[in-house]
Amino acid sequence: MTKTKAVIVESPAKSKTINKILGSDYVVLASMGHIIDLPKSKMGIDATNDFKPEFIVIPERRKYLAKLKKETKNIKKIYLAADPDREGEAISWHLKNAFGKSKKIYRVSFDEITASAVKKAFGNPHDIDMHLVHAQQTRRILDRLVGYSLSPLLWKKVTRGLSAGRVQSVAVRFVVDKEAQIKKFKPEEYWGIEANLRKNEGERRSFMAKLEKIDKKEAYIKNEKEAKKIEEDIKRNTFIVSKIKEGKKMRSPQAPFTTSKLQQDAFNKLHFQVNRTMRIAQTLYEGVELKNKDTIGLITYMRTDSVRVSNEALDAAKSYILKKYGPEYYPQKPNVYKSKKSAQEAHESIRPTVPLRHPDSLKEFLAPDQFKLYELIWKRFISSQMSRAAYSVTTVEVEAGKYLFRTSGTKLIFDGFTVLYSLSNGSLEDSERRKEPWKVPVLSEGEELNLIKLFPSQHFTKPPARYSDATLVKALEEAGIGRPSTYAPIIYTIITRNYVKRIKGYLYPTQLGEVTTELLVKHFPKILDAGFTAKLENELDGIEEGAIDRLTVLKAFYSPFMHSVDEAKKNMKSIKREGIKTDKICPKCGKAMIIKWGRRGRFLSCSDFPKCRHAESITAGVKCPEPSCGGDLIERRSKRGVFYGCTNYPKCTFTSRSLPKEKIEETKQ
DNA sequence: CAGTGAGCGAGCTTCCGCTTGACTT
Repeated sequence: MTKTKAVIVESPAKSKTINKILGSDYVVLASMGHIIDLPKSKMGIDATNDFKPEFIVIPERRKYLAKLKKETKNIKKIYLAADPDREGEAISWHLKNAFGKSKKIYRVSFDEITASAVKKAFGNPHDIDMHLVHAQQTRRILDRLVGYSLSPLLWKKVTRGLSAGRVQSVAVRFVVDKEAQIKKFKPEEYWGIEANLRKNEGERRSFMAKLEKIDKKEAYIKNEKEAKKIEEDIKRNTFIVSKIKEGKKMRSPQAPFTTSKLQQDAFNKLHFQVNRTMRIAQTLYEGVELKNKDTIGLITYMRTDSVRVSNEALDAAKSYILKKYGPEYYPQKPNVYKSKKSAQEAHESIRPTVPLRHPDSLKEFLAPDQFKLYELIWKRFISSQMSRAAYSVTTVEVEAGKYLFRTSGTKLIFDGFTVLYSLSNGSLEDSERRKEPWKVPVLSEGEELNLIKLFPSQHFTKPPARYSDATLVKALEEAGIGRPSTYAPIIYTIITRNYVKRIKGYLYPTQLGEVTTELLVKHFPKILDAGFTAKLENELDGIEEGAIDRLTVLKAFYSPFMHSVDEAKKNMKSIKREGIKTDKICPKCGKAMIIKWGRRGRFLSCSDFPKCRHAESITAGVKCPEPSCGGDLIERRSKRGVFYGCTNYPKCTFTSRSLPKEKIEETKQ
């Protein structure tokens, strides 16, 4: 049968479904993302000629483009169905140019792959929206200018092979700044006092209440001496119930997953790192072979910033909830969630493709990791359409002279969506509270209570927590930095560039990360600011709406930026020459030793280089475990990555992938 | 799994955002 129309989408996983919807008259092909880009080997932007970009076919995509042309050789009508966002519009435009004038080209856009949406889109083909294309080009050009100007600067000033960019440099800065906060942090002592109280003399049951206020002011106790004094003073008073407040609290379910929320929840609940989550999600999206040997996509697209859900899926969730849990578990009307402002909404939220497909029914076809992730996605989606949970909250205030104590208890009245999906991990909130009965006895205002004992306790304020993969993604997303398709690669980049190190799941800046961030912040404060991307996004929105011209944005950025680049070339401190000072003395000439970065990482160099050529490796602070060796371990870098060797090499050839002992601080390179 | 840097100077490193490959035994 001869096909008369061709459709091009971005991802091959979609093409099958779309072909089913459109019928045998269509051939559906995939572009595999962008096919045209700036050349890798040079800047490729002519700033003197309205920032004209030099576009080339991406070398790895030549094969695909050739295939697209071959398969559409005898077809006149081509429908470009890339994703309905900025990048998708650019892909469509590139494809259109690649095909030339011999074809009839139509742009169709749909944001869900259902028969009705696809058919509707094909009923309304339109032209390519050049405003969107220009917005994409502006972003692309600006990112190239920043990345390909700052990176060579670092090669000159620090060491070869480094990189910098609008996104990665801010991500590194987040980690560096967090570490600075932690270093600066001084734990402060404070004390709390709890009273163990009971209703009547002889009553077995007692309860705890916490000292909240002294003389109507927030109780703040600095040290043990003060605590003891207050403790003595409290004892002189009688305890009287002064206020009882009964209230009701509702907890709403959470929206179905976006990429970043999936990465965070999978990290918290399943302890998956973001790249593991994405790899597994990809397999669920591409499909798994079921009993009838049909390969079926189990979840919707996993790279999305939208919480939108198709009506079909909403209906399916509704019927499942009504049947399985009953009408009280379904709200008056469907729960509706709002995507964040910056969302591009090209895809739906991440949800099961068929909500009625219960995780248990798939267990035998899925690998354990796949099952866990599918179950998480399925539960999150179904619960997002369920009723709220209801709690009764009772707060009791007890006065002892000028001292005010408070206690409160929460009792679950209606579990609602929590029957399926537990909220925060490790929190007492839901599942735990349910097991614990209400501890405070029935009391009335004005009632006198017996004090059994006062419990003073010492506490210290805690430093902020370091980022994990998941919390860094969260911070980036909240700042509008990066996209669903780049969150996992960003983390990979800053770790493989040796700016950041992951130790037991938490991210530490390396000295290289700290040094480069300091240089960049000093000379490019605007670009290293999280607000830079937010401002850029606003301007890109303006271009998309046709309110601003792309040249206005690029010109306004370019000359001050190039001025900063020139200034930095002249004035930025050269770590390559000056290194970082240490208090070590060169054993050969007695001058100071400094830290420098070479192609194999950090090392100690004499500050009098090249006059004195003495150099040393930096030890990891751990002795070589080889018996009667006595050497120290050194972190080394090979083509295969980081490993630990011995200072006595080549005499001692001990190597290890990781340190035998945990020496976190000393091994930060 | 392995010896670093300055300078001479050829040729190389680098960005962000779309998307999934698979040269072999």
